[in-house]
Amino acid sequence: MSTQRKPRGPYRKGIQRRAQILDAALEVFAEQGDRGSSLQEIADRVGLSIPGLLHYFGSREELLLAVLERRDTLETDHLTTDGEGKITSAGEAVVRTIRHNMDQPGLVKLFVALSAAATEPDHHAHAFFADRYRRLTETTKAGMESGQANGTTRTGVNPEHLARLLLAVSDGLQVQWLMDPTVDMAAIVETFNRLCESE
Amino acid sequence: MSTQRKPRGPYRKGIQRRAQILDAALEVFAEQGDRGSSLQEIADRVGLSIPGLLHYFGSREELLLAVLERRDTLETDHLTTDGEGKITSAGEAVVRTIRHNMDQPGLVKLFVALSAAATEPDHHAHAFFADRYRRLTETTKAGMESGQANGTTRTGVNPEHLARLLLAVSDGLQVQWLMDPTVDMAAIVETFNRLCESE
DNA sequence: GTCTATACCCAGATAGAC
DNA sequence: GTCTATCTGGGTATAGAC
Repeated sequence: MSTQRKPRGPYRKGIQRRAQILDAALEVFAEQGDRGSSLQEIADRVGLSIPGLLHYFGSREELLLAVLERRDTLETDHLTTDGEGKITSAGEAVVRTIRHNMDQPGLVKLFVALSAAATEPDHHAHAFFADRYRRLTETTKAGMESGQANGTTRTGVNPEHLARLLLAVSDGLQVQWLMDPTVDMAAIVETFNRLCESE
Repeated sequence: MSTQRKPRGPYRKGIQRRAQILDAALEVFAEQGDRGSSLQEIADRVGLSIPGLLHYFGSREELLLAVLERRDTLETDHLTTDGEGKITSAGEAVVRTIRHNMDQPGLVKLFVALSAAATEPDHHAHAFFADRYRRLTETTKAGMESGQANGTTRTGVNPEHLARLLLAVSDGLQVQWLMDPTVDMAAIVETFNRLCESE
């Protein structure tokens, strides 16, 4: 009765463009932050007009969320591919991540600013961050539990508390580091890890 | 209530007004956050015009900074006056503070948002927060050191690291709590304190 | 080659900063 | 009021399934 559509999916060119835009946007947002960045600049870097860019990401917000997700997956990839030694605990993973972050103050600033703003329930990134914390808490808690099971992590402590502490430590230290770059985040997290070890 | 037949002079009245404005501003900022608040609303609450208000605080920024400082001193007062038992450690002080904060989500949100924004070196609150972290780190470190000296706090760990961890935990948990109010910040800080105790 | 979803641009509308 | 940034409506060109 009605005209049937044939969704054809993006062309190869479109897929490449999308990835290209994401990379450029990640750079721009990392350099200039959320507020300091414009679609114009991102469009310029990939040689598109603004409407051309918005064809792939319906709005600026959508692009920003895609960038946040991309950064998370890049981070995860980095943890698994870049490491010669295997990660033995959640705490070690955080130390490695933080070492990596210390080379990218722009991205750290972006995340700190956004996670604070996304605290507001109707912020466009609220769902992203709420879900991110849920997910990270869950996997970190699992890591703590297995650590307790194999005797490396201190027992008799609520593993979810340990997980949330590790995440809080990581977030909180980033603020302190941004305020004063001489703060050695990695060393302090390592101290925290020692507190979590079983003696 | 108090029958003031004789005016005590503008100086005293000014001091009262100043305090009155501060209280109103604290309320407004706590309810609506930094951006959501206007000088107009604060002026209305104390029955002043905006220029009248600016007579006491030269600018909106100045007023905001005064509010932040006042909140810090109120917090400190609360720690000493409201307590039946004396505080025995920095960690306990943080637990009490956090319990108190859980009744004031607006202020917590204000602090989280501002400390993130103040990360930018030219933000008008940068100096305030940078100094605040320096000061808190110093006194918390001293608390940890005395804890180590009297045997309650685990030794063999860098006391400044412990101090920065406690501050990071407190800040980081506030974000998690704002994202998900079921997070029991106080209990988690208590878990952290156990990690810091000597066995 | 036909045909249509996709890729992209132009010229405003609109909102906000300065 | 000017400038800048996001986003929309209305179009043309092209890729790719058939």
